[in-house]
Amino acid sequence: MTDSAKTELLEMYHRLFEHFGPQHWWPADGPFEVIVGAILTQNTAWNNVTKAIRNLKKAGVLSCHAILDVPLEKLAELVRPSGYFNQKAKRLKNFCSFLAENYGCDLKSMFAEETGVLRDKLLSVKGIGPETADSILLYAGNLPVFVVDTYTYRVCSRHGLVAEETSYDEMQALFMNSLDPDVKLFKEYHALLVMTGKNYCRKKPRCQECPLLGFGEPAP
DNA sequence: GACCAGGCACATC
DNA sequence: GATGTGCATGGT
Repeated sequence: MTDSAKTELLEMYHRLFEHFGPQHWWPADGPFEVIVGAILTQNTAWNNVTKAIRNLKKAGVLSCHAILDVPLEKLAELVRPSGYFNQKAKRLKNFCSFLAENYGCDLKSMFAEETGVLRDKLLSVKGIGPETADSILLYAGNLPVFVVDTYTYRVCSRHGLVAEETSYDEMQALFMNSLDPDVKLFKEYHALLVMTGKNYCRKKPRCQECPLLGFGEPAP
């Protein structure tokens, strides 16, 4: 990791923070709700997720035990507004089975695991990939793990910080090797990148017409 | 009506 | 290992 990359990432953070201000992420009521949201928001607008979570709350199905007890079809119906509802109902049950079998449905004991070990275990749950696992670790577990998502790619490639074909792990390493392992910073930075990424084209990450918001230089 | 949204698993080559 | 495809609702 070069010093210039470190400086650049820190500078980008400060400019984004000045522009957008604090984002107060993750919007959820407690760590279990964060995890449910992390699964439900996969490739889905957050607005739809809030509807699904509201349904779960109203039905009293927002706990490990309740999700395990409710029939799959009923669970799918409750999370319908978040899209991919059949898959996501299974994924919620997969995670809760994992939590029940390994930690007696207790998030505190789950997060007591060594971070790297827990990450691998989460990744072994069907329906939890790198971004979902890292969102769980950072936003539910308050562990210093940087979350990479589609917007991280979009913004970083827009600004010529990485090649478009950069892998998730490489992208994550770029941030984690450049920044202090600061949970607050990691949360804020990820949230700010999402805000920024929404202003950039999806199909043309290096589009010259996208706003630069006063930082960095566009890729040549 | 087309396009997009805070991914992931699985099939196939 | 890379590439393609299914999953699905709701907002713009």
